[in-house]
Amino acid sequence: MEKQHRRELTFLHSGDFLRENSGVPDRTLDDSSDHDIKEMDFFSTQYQSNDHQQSETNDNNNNGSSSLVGSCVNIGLNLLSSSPGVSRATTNEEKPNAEENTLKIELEKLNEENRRLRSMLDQITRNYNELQGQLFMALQKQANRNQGDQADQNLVFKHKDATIMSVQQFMDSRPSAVLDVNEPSGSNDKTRELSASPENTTEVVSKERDHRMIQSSPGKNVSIDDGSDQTSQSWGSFKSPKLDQSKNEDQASEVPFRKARVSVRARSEAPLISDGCQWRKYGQKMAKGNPCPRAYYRCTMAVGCPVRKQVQRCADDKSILITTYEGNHNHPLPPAATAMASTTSAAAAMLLSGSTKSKDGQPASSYFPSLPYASSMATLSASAPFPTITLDLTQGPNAVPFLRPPPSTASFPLPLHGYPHLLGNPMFAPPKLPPSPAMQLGQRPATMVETVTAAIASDPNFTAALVAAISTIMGAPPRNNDENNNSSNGVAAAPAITAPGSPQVQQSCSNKPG
DNA sequence: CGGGTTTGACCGGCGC
DNA sequence: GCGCCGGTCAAACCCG
Repeated sequence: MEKQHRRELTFLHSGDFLRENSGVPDRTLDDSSDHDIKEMDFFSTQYQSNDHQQSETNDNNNNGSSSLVGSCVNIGLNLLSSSPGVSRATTNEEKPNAEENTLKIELEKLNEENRRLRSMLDQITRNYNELQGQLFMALQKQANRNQGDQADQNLVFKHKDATIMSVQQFMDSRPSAVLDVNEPSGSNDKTRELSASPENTTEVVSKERDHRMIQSSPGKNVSIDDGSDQTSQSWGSFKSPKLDQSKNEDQASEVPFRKARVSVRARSEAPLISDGCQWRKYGQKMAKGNPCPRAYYRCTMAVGCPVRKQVQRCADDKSILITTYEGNHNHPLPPAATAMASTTSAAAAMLLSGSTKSKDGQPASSYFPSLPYASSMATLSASAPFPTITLDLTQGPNAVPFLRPPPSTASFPLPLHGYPHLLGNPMFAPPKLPPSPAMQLGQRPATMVETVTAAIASDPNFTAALVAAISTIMGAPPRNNDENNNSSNGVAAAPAITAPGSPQVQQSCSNKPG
């Protein structure tokens, strides 16, 4: 990027130089510009040095020391302005034309450069995705090996499929319909369809699949019929299902997916982060040790959707908003909701695959010990009796991404601002993407490379979460009271920060949970 | 009037 | 058994 910037500067210098040699016919100027571009493309370093020399020389001699500049350009100019008297003797009427032409040439150069950079970016993105997929497969093999002797085979498959889905959700720009936070889809078995969410066609099946996974797991069967039943089981107001829930927790080692939480830390002055879903606040409590109240939301996009989230400001830094997600949606998600869904899904899948063995409030495992910055320690605190993974999006542009001490929970500090190229990923850059402050933050080229490398080397889920989080940040307008705007702007991966007191639910939500 | 939020009450888990 | 605490409920209230 820096190089590009310098190149652009060089272009401008070149234009100045051309202006110095104004009075050149248009066609020949275009030709020279073409040469110029080629020179810029393949010998930029040399060109820069030449440019430097040129500027120095221009200080001494404004006539343009053409011989010092790239031979291609200078030769052409010299040849074309072989009659120096012509260019020098141009009238005042001709000079504006020449400048105009020069500007056109510059514009063309810049356009050409932009095209070239864009193609480079596409290439990088393709390579990135390719590498991501390969790494994902390798990690999955490793995970299967590591867990094979300990974990239930179903869990392995669950995680595998979950991560696959998570990655696929990103590989495909299509909106994903299922937030597999706790229950990543397990198999392709679609024999049992959910009756509770008729609007859904295929995605809901994953929930059902998981339910059968649970039932098929050794131990007690959990009476789960459909999504709404699961809702009542895990979240519903019925008391008897809560007993089932506790039973599930008793066998959490066998059914760990049901209780994973994904906590997203993000800096936001807004009271909550809009993730594209519709939430209804159903409670608020003052949590101990935190002066800021904790708000409880449940998803209202579909009847019986079990997904809930807690929103609370960090006690230490009140500018940090902590959003904790639980459950998985049993309904299709709007494009705007897929980002966070994929993020939480990937994070939960990663957490669960590596932390399902710890139940004692002890750091579950270093799932990725080679990651210095992403300590994936899943702790089971008293306040959070479930494995909780934290996606830390609070890394500022000036923060040192990898020096952050590992928090107590599984945490993935996401140096969002080091991924400007990802912002241009067609998967996550919808056409109507509004300009965002986050776009201005990605100006750390060196860190970007390191970060991307580390991210790729770490885990595809991490990268998936990262990308989704980036999209989340970048698509966040300062105020967004209109859910329609949020969901219809096509910002598939760009949930917005909502304004205070503005319920994200402005769309008519007739499906109010009982 | 429908849908949301607010807020006090209630419930269950957990530690002492 | 008791109290604390997190989570949830539901009536009251607010708003468009």
